[in-house]
Formats: sequence, C-alpha cells, structure tokens
Amino acid sequence: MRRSDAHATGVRCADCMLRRKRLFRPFSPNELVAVAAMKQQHLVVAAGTDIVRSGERVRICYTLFDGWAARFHELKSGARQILDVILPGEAIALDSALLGAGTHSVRALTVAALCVLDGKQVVALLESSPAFAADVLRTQLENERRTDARLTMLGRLNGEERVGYFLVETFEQLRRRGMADETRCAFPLRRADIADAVGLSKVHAMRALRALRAHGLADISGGSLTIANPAQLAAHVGFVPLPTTRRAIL
Amino acid sequence: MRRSDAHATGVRCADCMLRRKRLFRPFSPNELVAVAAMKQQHLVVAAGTDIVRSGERVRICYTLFDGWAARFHELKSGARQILDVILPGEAIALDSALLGAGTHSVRALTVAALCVLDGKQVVALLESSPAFAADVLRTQLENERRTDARLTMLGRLNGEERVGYFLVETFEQLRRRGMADETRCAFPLRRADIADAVGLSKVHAMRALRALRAHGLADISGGSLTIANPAQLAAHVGFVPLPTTRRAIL
DNA sequence: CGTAATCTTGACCAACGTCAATGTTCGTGG
DNA sequence: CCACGAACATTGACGTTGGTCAAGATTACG
Repeated sequence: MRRSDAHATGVRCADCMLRRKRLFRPFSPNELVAVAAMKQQHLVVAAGTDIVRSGERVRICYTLFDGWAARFHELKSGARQILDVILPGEAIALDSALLGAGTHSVRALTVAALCVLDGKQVVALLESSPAFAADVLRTQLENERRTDARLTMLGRLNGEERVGYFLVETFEQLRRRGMADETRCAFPLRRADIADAVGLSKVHAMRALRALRAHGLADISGGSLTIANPAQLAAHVGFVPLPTTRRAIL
Repeated sequence: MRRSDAHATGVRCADCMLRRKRLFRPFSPNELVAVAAMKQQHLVVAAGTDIVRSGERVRICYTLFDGWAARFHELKSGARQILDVILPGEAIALDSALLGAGTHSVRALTVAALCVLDGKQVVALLESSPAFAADVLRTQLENERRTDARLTMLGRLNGEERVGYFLVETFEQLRRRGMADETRCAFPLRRADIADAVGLSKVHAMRALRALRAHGLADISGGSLTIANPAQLAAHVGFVPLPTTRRAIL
C-alpha cells in the first residue's frame, strides 16, 4: 500500500460502533482483549488506493472500518473482474494470513478507514479459541453461499438481470448495516465498476441500467441508488436474501 | 435422498486410503476417534441421485468417498448452474451443519460412495478442537480462492476459454488425487453438465469443445478427457493452479 | 475556466442462444 | 443375436445479446 495515502487515527475496539450492530457477533471480553492486542493501527486511505495486491506475501490483514472497497482479479489482457464489494465490518486478506500470498487484490472505492491486524496473532487466536474459529468458519461459509449465488448470476442471467441482481444484492448488504433506507442508498461505484462486477462491457452495463430505469426497477444518479421496490426487483432477478446470521468481525 | 438407491457397506476411517493421500491433512489419533464416532454409515448411491436438495434442513453432512458429484443451483426457469465438481475427499453439506438449510443441491454424477456424518458431532468437534477448526477454515478459504477464479472465468472469458478452463481445472484436481495420468483422465460428465458448469448453452459448449479439439488443446471421447499439454492449455485460458495445501477431510 | 475523467449514445460486428434435424450409443426385451 | 426405443451427441440455420469503436455530453476538480 502507498503509505503516502494513509494516516493514522485512533478508535478503541471496545468503543467500536460497528461491533454493536445486530449483523455482527457480540464478543466475549477475552476475545475483545485479544483483538485489541492484535490491532496494530488504524489507517485511512484515499479512494483508488490498492489495499492489497495479488501475489504480495504480507502477514497482515484488515477489517474495513468505514468506506467501500472491492476485491478483484486482473487478467493479463487488462480485463478486470470484481469478485465482491467489501463493506464496513468485513475482513480483508484473512486468507493470506492463513494461506500465504493472496490471489486477489483489494482496492478502496471511496476514502476508506481500516483496522490493521497482525496476521500471526489472528492465526494464534483462531487456533486457541475454538468458538471463535467456528464463528469465523460460519461467516466464511455464509460468504460461500453468497458467492455461489453470484456464480449463478454470472452463468445464467442476462445483462439486465445481472446488473439488477448486483444492485439489490449490494442494497441488501447495506440495509443490514443500517447504511440504506427503504428505497435508497449511497452508491459510489462508477459504471465501469458495475460492468466489471457483472461481467459486461461498460457500454452494455449502461444499457442494462437504462433498461432497469425504463422498467422502473432501479435508478442510479448523483452517487445514489434508488430501488423503488426492492422486493420486486429481487423477485425479477431471482435474488433471495440469505437468512441473517451474526457475522464474525475482527 | 432416495434410500432405495442406497445400500450400506463398511470402511473404517483408520483404514481409509483417502486419508493417506498427500493432498489431505494427516489426522491426530484423537481426531480420528472423534471422526470415526460421528460416522453414521457408508452409503452407495446411483448416478443421478440427489444427495442433498436445496432448502432441506437436515443435520447431516457427508464426505464423498468415491465417485463424482456436482453442487448446483436450479432456477425457476429450469436453468441449472453447476457451482463445482466434488471429488473424493471433499465435504458435502458442511455448510448446512453450521448454518442450517442449504442453498444448493448436490447430485451424484457417477455411482458414488459417501460417508454419512452426524452434523451435531461435526459442529461439536469444530467447537472443541481449535486446530481442526482452523484447518477446516484454511480448506474453506482455499475453496474461496478457487471459486474466485471461477467467477473471473465466467465473467471474463469467452466460450472456448471457459470450457478449456473448466477442463484443466478439473484435470488438475484429479491429478492431485492420483486420479489422472500426465495427459489423460476419466471424465464422466455429459455435454449438458459441461454447459451448465461454464454458463453456456449445450450447443455452444459443443462448439467450444470442437474448437478445443481443432486447436489440439483438449479432447473428450469415450468418457475420458485427454489434454495433450496441460501447461499449454492452462496458459491459454489463464488457469493458475493454487499452491498445494493439505486439505482437511472429514 | 479549462482539462481530464466519466457518462451516454449510435452504428456495426462477433459471440452466443434457440430451434430443429440427424446421427450415435447403450440398454432392454425378444 | 437382433430390434427397438430412449437418451445423448452433433451439426446447420437463424435470431438475439453483448462487444467494440467512436463521438459528443456532462461532471469533477484544479
């Protein structure tokens, strides 16, 4: 990461508002101590900063504290595939702490605040606290279910449906974090990001957006997304929200 | 599952040849005892049998002992997306033991032998043995990396590349299990299965296969797959084998 | 106020899906 | 051993979806 883009601030884990959200698993006092101990610093990076670069072997992982980021692959051809959007409370690069050099990159989509965690201590906590390890596994299995659904979206839906799916799915994730109201949320992604997430060219992603707008299903303008009837859009594209489980947060 | 398709046989975990493979993590004696205890039966099911059906809430999971299976989603439209191919040693429905009712189905592609495990005991082992839980997490994170690569394949490769990718990826998985020689392996999938795995129609999957054959990259005939030069095909489609890690096996 | 980035659209071409017909394989019963 | 049917494989023809190129409009920002 380009440290020039970063500066440190301070927030105590015990005071962290994120942990209080219903979406996340409450922490035992011991675990909170362990997590606070492994937290090395609090970083703020500019939009566009690469937080993690594929292939780098760094024994560090992160929790996204504030802002948006995207996990992605970049092909030799220059094409990019966004694997998923990372929202506050999600772990970043947990895999590289356990498996070594990562296979994906992560880029901040907005100004982003990160908690920096020492990978070795994360592994140590996982290997010493079975309840915690089991909860992280549960969270990871839930991620797999979300990814399975995205595979199906990419393999089996047409352009308009893919974009619609991506929008409701993201909207739902925001809603669970209290970052969206009934029909509206912030949406900082550019058209090219949407295209890279749903496997379309930028031009065709545009057309899909136009069609969704024409059908009264979704509209992006001025950096915010409006979905008049989320349930209807979900039904239209076959999105089924996963049952809420309390996610592990580092 | 249709029990009529199934019958019981017996194989002891301690004698299991699968566990001896380098691909899998060796077991501590205690863990082996715990796993042997949670193993309820050994089943053999016919090709085509649904081992797990999406939405079913069964507190049971499986280890595929022998044969091939596929994890898939089925849309209301009747379209099917194969999420991945399951080979011997892989866990089936582990997610439903930890998260409840599954979101995917699993179907046997060949005659398949399964170890049936009691979900509650699996969870108990995970929550009591931190080293084991961490290893299962590692395995799951590795699965995520494989799935990430598949997302990229679906989103960014053309038909011929997608089929080629699917073939080498599967070939590599077989090779690691000692189920393939240098250029050849069994390949029991039908054309429709390939199409459902790579997000193409059956007709177009056929054309992609024809192109791969014409280019001397891959050939399927008589139930077996030949890849003259796996490294070349891998390079052609951008497949990068993951570093081998010892996978947890239940 | 000007420059660069992004958004938006039209025109045209390639990739992919659908329909439909024919060939091939394999299992079953005679 | 052969006859038959069912499932699967293969291919052509044609329509639709999505990619590419290129240009103009709009926005963000110094």
